Amino acid sequence: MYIKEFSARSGFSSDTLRYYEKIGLIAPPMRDGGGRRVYSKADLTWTEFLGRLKATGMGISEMGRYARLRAEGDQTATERQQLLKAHRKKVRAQIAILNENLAALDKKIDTYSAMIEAGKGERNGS
Amino acid sequence: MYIKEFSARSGFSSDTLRYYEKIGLIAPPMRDGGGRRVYSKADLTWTEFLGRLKATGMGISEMGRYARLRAEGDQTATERQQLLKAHRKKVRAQIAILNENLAALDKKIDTYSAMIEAGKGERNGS
DNA sequence: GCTTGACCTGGAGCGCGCTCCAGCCCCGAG
DNA sequence: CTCGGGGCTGGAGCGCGCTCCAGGTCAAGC
Repeated sequence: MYIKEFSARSGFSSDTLRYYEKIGLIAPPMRDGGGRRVYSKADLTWTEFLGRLKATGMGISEMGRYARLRAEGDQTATERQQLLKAHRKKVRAQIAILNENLAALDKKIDTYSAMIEAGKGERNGS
Repeated sequence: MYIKEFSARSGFSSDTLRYYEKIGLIAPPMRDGGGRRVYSKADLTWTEFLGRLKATGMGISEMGRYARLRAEGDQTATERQQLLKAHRKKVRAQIAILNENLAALDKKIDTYSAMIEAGKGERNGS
């Protein structure tokens, strides 16, 4: 598939896909006779995984490191796994922080409910 | 307290505090005789809340909107509550996404465990 | 009185992650 | 054969959220 379809399927813009290729996150795909990029299903699988890493807050440089290890082949499996384990730890921490702050947010919202309730009918100064 | 202590207590750098003040996230604090900022406990409470909004991914412009409503007084309580409810929704969605991707990450890590296990002992080509 | 160091202001600069653009090529439809 | 649309490259630009800096004031300790 050409870049437009790949963009739609992967959720990354065409510009972003070319950018990711330029910085080494995505391996250069095949080209057709006219020099246009032709992406494979495997490219899609990889890009979807990249999307997960991105969605969980991994930065581009770390994704690049993972991509480089991946390109080196099976002997880097352990290292890649460790990278993912470290990342997982960060994601768990991030979820914990969000949950804490969500609880505080809930409380704050409740406080507003009380305020709003108390404020009703102050118009008639009874 | 002066800015250095406030920085330590709030978790924001002095530069960031001055920046937040400049863009209206934090109300200008008192000044001492020499023109130095003197922060109060109330400033700390507010700044901590800002920190929660930030930690849950709220952007500066939306925090600014909340801060402006807050400055307008009690009659904006409903609007502020709605803003927080909308934000809470986003935070919940964000947590859901993280949990999904965390599960995928777990699977991937397991896949590596299997790969690594299978790869062991290939040295002796049996 | 002098030094030291925290603090002040306004404004420039930066790192990240794209996003946009000019100027070009190529292909397929009509 | 022309036209339109998608794709290409290299490089500039951007929005966000700070971060840093020069050049100055002020206050407390020696």
